[in-house]
Amino acid sequence: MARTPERDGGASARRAAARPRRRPTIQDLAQAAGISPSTASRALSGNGYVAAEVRARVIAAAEQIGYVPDGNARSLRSRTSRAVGVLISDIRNPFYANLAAGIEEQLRSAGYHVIVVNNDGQPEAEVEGARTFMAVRVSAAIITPVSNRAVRMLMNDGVAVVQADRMVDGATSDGVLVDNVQGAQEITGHLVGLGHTAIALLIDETDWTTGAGRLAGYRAALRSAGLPMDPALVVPTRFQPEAARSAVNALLDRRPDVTALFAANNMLAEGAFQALRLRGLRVPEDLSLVAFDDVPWMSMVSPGITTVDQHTDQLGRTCAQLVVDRLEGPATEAATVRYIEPSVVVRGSTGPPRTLLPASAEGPASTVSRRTVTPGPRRRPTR
Amino acid sequence: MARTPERDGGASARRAAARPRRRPTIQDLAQAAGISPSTASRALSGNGYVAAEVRARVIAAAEQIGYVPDGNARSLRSRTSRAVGVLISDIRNPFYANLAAGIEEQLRSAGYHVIVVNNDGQPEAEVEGARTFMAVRVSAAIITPVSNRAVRMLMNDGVAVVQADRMVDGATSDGVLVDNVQGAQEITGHLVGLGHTAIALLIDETDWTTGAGRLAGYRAALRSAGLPMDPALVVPTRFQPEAARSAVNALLDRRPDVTALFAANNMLAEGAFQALRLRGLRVPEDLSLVAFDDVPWMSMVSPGITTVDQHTDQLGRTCAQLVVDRLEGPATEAATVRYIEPSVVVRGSTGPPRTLLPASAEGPASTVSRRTVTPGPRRRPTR
DNA sequence: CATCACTGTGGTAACGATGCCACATCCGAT
DNA sequence: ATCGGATGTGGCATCGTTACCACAGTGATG
Repeated sequence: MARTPERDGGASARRAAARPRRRPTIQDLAQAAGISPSTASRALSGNGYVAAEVRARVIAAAEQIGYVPDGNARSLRSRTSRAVGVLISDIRNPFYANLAAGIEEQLRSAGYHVIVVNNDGQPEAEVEGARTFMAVRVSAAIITPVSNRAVRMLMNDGVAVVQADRMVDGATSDGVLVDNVQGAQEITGHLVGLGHTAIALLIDETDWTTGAGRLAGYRAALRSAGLPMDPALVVPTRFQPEAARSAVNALLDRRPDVTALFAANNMLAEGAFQALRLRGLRVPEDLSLVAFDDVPWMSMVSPGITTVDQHTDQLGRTCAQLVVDRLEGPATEAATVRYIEPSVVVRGSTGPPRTLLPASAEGPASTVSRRTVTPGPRRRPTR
Repeated sequence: MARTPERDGGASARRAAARPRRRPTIQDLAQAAGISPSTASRALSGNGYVAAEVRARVIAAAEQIGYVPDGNARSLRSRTSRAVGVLISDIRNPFYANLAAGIEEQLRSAGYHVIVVNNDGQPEAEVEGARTFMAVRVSAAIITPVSNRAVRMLMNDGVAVVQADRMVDGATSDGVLVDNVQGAQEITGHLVGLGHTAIALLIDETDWTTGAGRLAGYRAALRSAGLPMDPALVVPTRFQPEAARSAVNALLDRRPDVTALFAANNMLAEGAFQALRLRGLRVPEDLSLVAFDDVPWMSMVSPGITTVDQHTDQLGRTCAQLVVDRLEGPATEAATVRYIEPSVVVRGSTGPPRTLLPASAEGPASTVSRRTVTPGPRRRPTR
């Protein structure tokens, strides 16, 4: 006990200084188990015949000498790999982080590992990422695409591709999408149901399936309520919260009749929320705010933001499942596209439009008591 | 033009249906360039002599036939790899997400790619992740460790290891740590400066360098202010927000004299914040709240949370830099540990203790006007 | 008893790249 | 004229693994 510089179970402590010792290969393993490398290979991989007794012996020997198969040699020879590429836009954005987490969990439990590349939303970086995937010979790639080039490259190379969240390249590959139309329609309907008639949509793009779908859902909800479609209430903005903030300010200066605001994603919602606060507007008394995509801050602020939960975890897990199906299922399968049904989470940021209220507000005394906490769906807290 | 089912630049359109065509190897490339594989290899890798004219020809040919070197074969033969493993606890937690993002950005620009494995805070999963890293022959691994087993395994295998955020295994490997003592001392000092004397610390562990350092900083600040160290004010809790919520409730029931609360990380801060709101306490009038680790919701709520910004991006980039230095620098270098200096971000959640105020509060009328937005350090918004 | 299917094992040749060596020039210096 | 170094190229073996084939034994079947 005395003067032990490093605490160690004692089991494998002796090799402390032997740094560059050669790693055991399947040859060493075979020798240790008293059989040939071929048999050792079969014993570990489970392909071909091996006597049960021998298999046990090999596994024990592997444990004993600390044998870990070389994935590079294995991939090279077998022309397959357990690596799956994940190409996303911005892992700092909770949407992408959750997506990646869902993918990683599911794939890890299926025995694959994940190579993550950020593309920062830039097509060149995306192509660069695809090249990386080709270089390491991933057997599949899950992409939130920004252009179709990466998808094409990979599919040309025989890599199983799943487009996640949006599809830029038709139905050439598998895909998992959120039912944006449904979600947007439902949450717009929620506002309509509260009595709103001047509902603005803050949106950054309508070219991808995401933006297009959310716009369509918004329109469908207005149409089915018999409300007029005022094109000036569809407010274009760039993707940054700052841009959204300005856009909202400009809108509210221009159109004081607006009573509800629908931000098409979490970044825009962030900007919109800040804009409303900076203008000193009370939510929902002066203006109702809803968003698409539920992220943590939306349940932390008061009032909480009413939003569309895309079930991003499930989105990720579904992508992973498609990958596994594709790699382990029959080769003939046609491209499949799965849809995630989003759900509306009603919190405190939505209420009847101010014109329907008796006066302008019910007085600030109730401000504190209205601050209720809606924790929302808890992400699994681990460390 | 008419009836073109797939739009394609036309360059390589003819191969639409030829799925299982063989990928070009360096043999094909050599043939296309009219030279030997050896020369092609040298031309691309830059090792050894190649005539400038030939190199250009090879590069052109590679572009032409779409040659991408096989990383598996390359790793196998050269016994090196451009893969770096990143083993973190929970990518859904913005702290880890930012860390991973910083690492990925930096390593990608240095020509490496990143394999991400979540361990969900579980030692077995961590060891499993280390095994994955060994299998794919990563040349380095960056780990936020939960036990020392994975670190040991990898180092034994000759993998360059960087322990990030905390060190469980002495100075055997490189590491990047946040100066927890400094940060905790500074933010506790901020509370002391406001006049607080009964400051509770909400903390989940004190075994790792993180928890131990934050506790030490908290104590140091009290000591240097000549305040008594009341052990009952150090409140242990589990890592989950729910646990923190209960812990805070129990604390406030027991000790109504507490005027300030210091949550040792973002998860505990989340729980603490919810607890205060559910109890209807006003922040900072009734109680001041501070945290360690700045995450997005803290600048979205009002008042914003005064917190210690750990510069997580920089933490990640520094880890990546250590990896690059280690892999590309001289082999003799001793283990180095870098420290990140955190900084206190003062927002609205801290004020003088209630006993120092004239009455109990200054009236709810000012509630709205106090709602100012502090956007905080903007994460780069991309898509 | 011959045949055959099945089980089980080992030998050999790849997978695709590169490190190393041999060799072939060409130049300037001895 | 000869040597030595710098420059440039090709051949060969090899990294660690697995696919494939050959072959041996066993038991069942005609």
